[in-house]
Amino acid sequence: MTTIRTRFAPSPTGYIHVGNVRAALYPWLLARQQGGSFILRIEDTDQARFVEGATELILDTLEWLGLDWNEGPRKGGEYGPYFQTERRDIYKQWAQKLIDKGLAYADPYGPEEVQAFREQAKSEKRAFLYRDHRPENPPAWDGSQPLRFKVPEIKRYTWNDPVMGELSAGPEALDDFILIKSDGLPTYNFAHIVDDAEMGITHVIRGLEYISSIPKYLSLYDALEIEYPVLVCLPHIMAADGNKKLGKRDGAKSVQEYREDGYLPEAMLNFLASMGWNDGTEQEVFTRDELIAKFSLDRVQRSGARFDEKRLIWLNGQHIRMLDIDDLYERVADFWPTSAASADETTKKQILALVQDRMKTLKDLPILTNYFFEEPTPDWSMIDDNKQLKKLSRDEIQTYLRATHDALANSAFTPEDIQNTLNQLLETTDQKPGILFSLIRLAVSWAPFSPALNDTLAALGKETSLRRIQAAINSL
RNA sequence: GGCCUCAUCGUCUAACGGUUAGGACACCAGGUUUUCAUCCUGGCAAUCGGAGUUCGAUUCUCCGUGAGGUCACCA
Repeated sequence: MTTIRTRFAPSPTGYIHVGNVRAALYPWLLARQQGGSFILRIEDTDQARFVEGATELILDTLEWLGLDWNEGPRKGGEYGPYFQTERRDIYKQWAQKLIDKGLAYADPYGPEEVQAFREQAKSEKRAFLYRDHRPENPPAWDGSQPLRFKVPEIKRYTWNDPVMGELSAGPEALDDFILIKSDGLPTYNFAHIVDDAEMGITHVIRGLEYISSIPKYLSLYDALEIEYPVLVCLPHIMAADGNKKLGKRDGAKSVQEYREDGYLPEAMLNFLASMGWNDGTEQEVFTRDELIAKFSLDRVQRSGARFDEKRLIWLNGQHIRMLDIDDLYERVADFWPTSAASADETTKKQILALVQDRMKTLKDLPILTNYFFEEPTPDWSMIDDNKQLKKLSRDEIQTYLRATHDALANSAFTPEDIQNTLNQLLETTDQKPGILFSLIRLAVSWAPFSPALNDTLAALGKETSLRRIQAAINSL
């Protein structure tokens, strides 16, 4: 059995948005699972849509996601070059093969003429087929006109897609499409077939939008005498609203935006993988390794899936909680509040451990930890708006805070000591925890939420805790 | 319009032709002796319609309907 070779072949026309990632993820999972190779090829034959810097952005994105490739840009490999614009000679050779067999010819029409054919077909409510206008005696191809494929046999094609099942399409799907454009570069339709063959790709995995072109590819494989690879079409990811395929125009966010918003790559992968795939069990959270081990094409869904960001957020929280503290510490490096700049690593790790369970995205870090690093400003509306605390008079508040201050001043200030002290305080003040503890919590943090009170105080330290309680009293 | 594909809770999905149609997200309620979050418990909620095959269809077939894709010198 030959080892499998899969590929991802983006064109450098912009960023990778979340709708595209699965076209990289699934082939990658398959290659990793089977010990095969994952190849990255840049399809840069469209000069007009080429975007400077897009290739770098795409590569960075894939690297961040952890979708590493065995061959391609930044890596090299024995089947290169991996940029299509550097492979012109290869396409020329394959094109010549077709010309020699009489299966390719120069297109004598100009763009306007073809456009006229197209509009005519449209007005007659027919599908446009170039081969209806196939010239009888085309001129010899000199490279200045487009080179067209001459479909050798107009017939119905049937093929098997591991995801979609048995597929077929009639002659209407076949046409004399362009192989080489008048600018000398090949079209996708031609180039990807040549490249996949040259690069030994065994599984071509791409979006559903290619399904209606596959009969064309099949006819070209036949003409070129290339054995078919496994052809896989993936259902679309649809926008959260509407029924459209998720695309940049509908505001599909780039993967990098999710990165900046504090999402973990493993959560993105888990989320994207499980949109349209499940392992048949009730497992929802998968690590990267579990995904690799359990993925299979025959459990990929046939229908499109809607992008539900709520579910992504939930998964992100799940993955954040699975991280050990050192790992999480590295991930949040860019997310600390500016006030944390001068804090040392030990302190930051201690605080991070306290808030880990509360984070849904890494971006939550500042709001969760800000008051650990800078003096909060007392905001008495937080007490006045609290349904329990608003019943307390300012005198009572002062009494409670002073008692807390004095009791804490005698504590050794470990979390356990603090808890004991707080419990005693409950008795001496004869107050409910819901009131007393809430009051103390606000007095030291002035934050809408915080970790357990004893942990918060311990992390703050004795000096800071006492100072803040005193400051609260002073601001009464 | 031609060709092609798809169709289970609001969303992601599970279910050898036989299940009270299961799980998860979201939402709602309660609990975990401070808040928020986590976690736990419970609740709400679905087989697009019509025929047919069958003792029995979510499942198989056909016809509708709806949705999507495609019909480029874009990929």
